[in-house]
Amino acid sequence: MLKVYNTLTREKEEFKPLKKGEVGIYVCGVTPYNDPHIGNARPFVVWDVIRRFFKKSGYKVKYIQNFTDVDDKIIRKANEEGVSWSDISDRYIASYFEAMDALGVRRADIYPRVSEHIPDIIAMVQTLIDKGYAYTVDGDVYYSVEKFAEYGKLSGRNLEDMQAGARVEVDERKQNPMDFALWKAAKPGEPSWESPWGKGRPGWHIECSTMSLKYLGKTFDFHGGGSDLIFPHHENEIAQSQACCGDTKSFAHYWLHNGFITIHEEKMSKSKNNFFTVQDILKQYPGEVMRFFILQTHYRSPLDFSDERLKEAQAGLARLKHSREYAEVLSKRQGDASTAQALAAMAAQAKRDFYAALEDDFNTALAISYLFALSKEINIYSNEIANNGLDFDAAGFAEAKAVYDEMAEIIGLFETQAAPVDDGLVEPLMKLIISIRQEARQAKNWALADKIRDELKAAGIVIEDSPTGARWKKV
RNA sequence: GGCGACAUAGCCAAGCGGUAAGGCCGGGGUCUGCAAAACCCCUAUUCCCCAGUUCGAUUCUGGGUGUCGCCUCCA
Repeated sequence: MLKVYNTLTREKEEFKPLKKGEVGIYVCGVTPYNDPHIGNARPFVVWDVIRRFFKKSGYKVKYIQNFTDVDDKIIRKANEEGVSWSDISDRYIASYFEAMDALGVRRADIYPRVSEHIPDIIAMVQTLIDKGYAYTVDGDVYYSVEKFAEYGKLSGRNLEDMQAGARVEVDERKQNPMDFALWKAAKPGEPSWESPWGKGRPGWHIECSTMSLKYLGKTFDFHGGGSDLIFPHHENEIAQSQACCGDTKSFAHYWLHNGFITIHEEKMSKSKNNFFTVQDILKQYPGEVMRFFILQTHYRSPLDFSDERLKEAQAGLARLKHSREYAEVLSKRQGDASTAQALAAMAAQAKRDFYAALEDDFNTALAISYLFALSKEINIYSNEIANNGLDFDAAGFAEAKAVYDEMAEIIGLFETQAAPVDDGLVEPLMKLIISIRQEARQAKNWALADKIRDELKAAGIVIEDSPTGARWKKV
C-alpha cells in the first residue's frame, strides 16, 4: 500500500488513484532565465524516481511539467542583453534539458509553455471574472482572495495573520493587499497579447491552473514542487482552479513538496548567490553522482550540499557499481552449482524491502540501503568463489543481478556510460607498455616493473594489477 | 510579529511506541612479488535538555534550548 505525505492535510495518507491503474502528475517546472542549479534540479530528480516507481508498479502515468516562459526576470534579462524574451527562454530551456539529461531525468510527457497557452489563460481569467472572483483595474486583473473562503488552506494561514505581518508595499488599487495578479497590463518593452482587458500578459500562478486543467482535467492525483512554492504559488493555484471549477474538492488530491538544498545550512538560491549550477558540478562529478547524492536523503528533508557530500556519494556509488560488475561477470560464467540459493532468497527479500521503502512516502534513502544490502551479499559470494574456490551458481547470480538492476533502474543508476576519452593513440600505447611490464613481471624483474608503474603514476596514470591482467586509469 | 519543519555515532542518514538500517571516514584482516584496487570484519547501552503518559519512548504529550524555512522572486 502506497502512502504519501500530503502537504494539504499534513499527514501521510494512503494513495488512492483517481482512476484505477492511472496516475496524473503535475510538477511546477522552472522559469527559464538561468542555468539550473542543483537545488532547482532536486524536485525533478525526485519526481523522476516517483514516476519510474509508478510505471514499474504497472500504472499508466501522465506527467506534465510546465515552463513559465513569460516572466519578469526573463524580460529583464532579455532587455539587458538586447535580445527577445523568447531567445532567453529558449536558451535556458535548452540548458535545463541538458542538465536533466546529465542527471538521468527522463522527459515528462508534455512540457507546456505559458506563451503557447495565452488563449486558454485568457479564457480562465474571464471565467474567474464572470464568477465574481476577479476584478479589473486599469487593464490589470486581480484575484480577490476574500471571495475564496478556503484561501490559505494549503499553507496553513489565514488572511488576518498574513496582513498583520505583511511586508509588501500595498498596491492601493487592490481590494485586499493579498490579492494577486491574474493578468498584467502591458508596459513598454514587454511582450504582450491582446485580451478583453487590453494588451497584457499573464500573472504568475494562472498558467499552472490553466495548463494542469487542460492536460490533466479538473481533478488529478499529484501536484509537486519545492517547499517554497507552497505559498503563494500553490495556494493561489488552488484558489484559481477551485473557484473556476466551483468545486473545493477539485484540483490536485495530493500535494508533495520537497525540501531545499542548502549550503552551510542555508537555502541555496539565486538571490543569495550561493548556488552551484548542475553544469558547474558536472565538471567535477558525473551527473549520476549528483543524482545519487540527492536520492540518499528523503525528499522532504533539507539536504546540505558540499564537495565532501558529493565525494561520499561517489564512493558509495562506486561500491554499488563494483558489485554489479561481479554479478554480471559471474552470471555469465559456467557454473551450475546451487550454492547461491541464499543469494537468490536474499535478493527476493531485498526487492520486497525496496518496494516497501518506496511505498512509504517514496523513501529513496531507505530503498537505497537495500541496494547496499544486496551488494554486500553479492560481494560475499564473489569472494567465496574467488578466494575459497566455492562452486558458483550462475543462475543465482543472474537472479540477483536482475533484482539489482530492477532496483537500480527505479533509482536511475548505472544508466550513463562514461564517454571514452581516448584519442586513438593512448589505448594501443598503454597496451604496449602494460605488456612490456607484464613480461618484466614474469621474469621477476620487479625493479623494472615497479619503475614503469612509478613513472606512469608520476605522469598521472595508475596501474592496477589483477589476476585477469593489469588495468590502468587516469587520476 | 504570524505559520511551519528539524535536532540520531567523527561526518551524512533511515527509523517514529518494543529495545538503534545503510553510506562515508577510521581501525583490523583477505588477496598481491610489493603495491594499488576490491572485498570481509569492527566502530552509538544510545537518539539536544527537562518533566509527564506507558509494563516499555529516539519514537507520544507539555516545557525549554538550538538550527532552518515560508510570510517578497525562488525548486
